[in-house]
Amino acid sequence: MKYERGDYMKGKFYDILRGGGLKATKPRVAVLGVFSDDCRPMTAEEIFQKLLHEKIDLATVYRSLKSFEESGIVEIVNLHKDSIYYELSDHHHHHVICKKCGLVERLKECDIDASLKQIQKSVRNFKHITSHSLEFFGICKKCAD
Amino acid sequence: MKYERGDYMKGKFYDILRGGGLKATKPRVAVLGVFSDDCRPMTAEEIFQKLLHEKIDLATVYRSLKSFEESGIVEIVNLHKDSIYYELSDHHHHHVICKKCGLVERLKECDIDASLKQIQKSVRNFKHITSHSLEFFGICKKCAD
DNA sequence: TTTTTTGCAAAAGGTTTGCAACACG
DNA sequence: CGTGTTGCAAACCTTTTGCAAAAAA
Repeated sequence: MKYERGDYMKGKFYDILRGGGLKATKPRVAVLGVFSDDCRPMTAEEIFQKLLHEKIDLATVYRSLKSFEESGIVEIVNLHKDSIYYELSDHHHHHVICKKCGLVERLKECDIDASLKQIQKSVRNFKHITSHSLEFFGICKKCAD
Repeated sequence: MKYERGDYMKGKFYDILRGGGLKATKPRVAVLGVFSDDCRPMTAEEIFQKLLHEKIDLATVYRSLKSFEESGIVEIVNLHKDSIYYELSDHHHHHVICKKCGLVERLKECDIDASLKQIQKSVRNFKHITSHSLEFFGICKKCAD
């Protein structure tokens, strides 16, 4: 695919990528764009579907997500589903997932930051703790009926 | 494989399985046994390897783990690795995982039970919360050098 | 005896990789 | 320009499934 230097070379996504030490390419900017359009956990496949018109390869989406994760732009979310879900790191929060239907509800605030420091003390073999993942599982009201 | 009613029909594993509403078969008892021999998060493949001498099919290990999880005997642990890790439910705890080398350290106590009630209140669409998963990610001392 | 579970083999699904062409810096 | 990234296709690996035989209750 031939690229022309376009709008994607400027703006917030460009800055985020460069800030993470990544080259700002059209596919990467597009992938990042999907997250800010729709801020919830997403899989590579879902992102690929939303970018069909951009003709970005699925493998490229996978590779983008991996490099985003390595540079801290996105985080992996553990929904106990078949695929890997990612979310932008800049609005950290937790989720509740229904074990029957898979419904995902987002929790408003992360209340464990206080506990975090205490936990950090109890860790023997680690130098830094850089992130955490806290998810709750249960049965949603619909499935409980 | 022909079975004979043997030792696996009695004892604690048998009770755990029946308590979970599951039939106590030789393969299931064996899988459960692996967990108590070595109490850390394990994948189907790892369990399969430890039971090679028992000639249990890998598919059976997968099916056992799935039914254990559904009946609450084991829980899925999220290590951000390629496969699904399981642990016995009866010693609930959290982990710290090194993002470089994959080292897993277990944390002693779960300190968020207090927050749990508060969290439960803030959840709109759920009737019950049955479990949670909290993992920390960072860089271990070895990798930090 | 009825129902569930197993073993086997094959399929499915998600993710990764090799390589040549291409684009970013 | 040089190096890192993309597209394409193929490979890979984990997990699931269909079915007939076997075991649990």
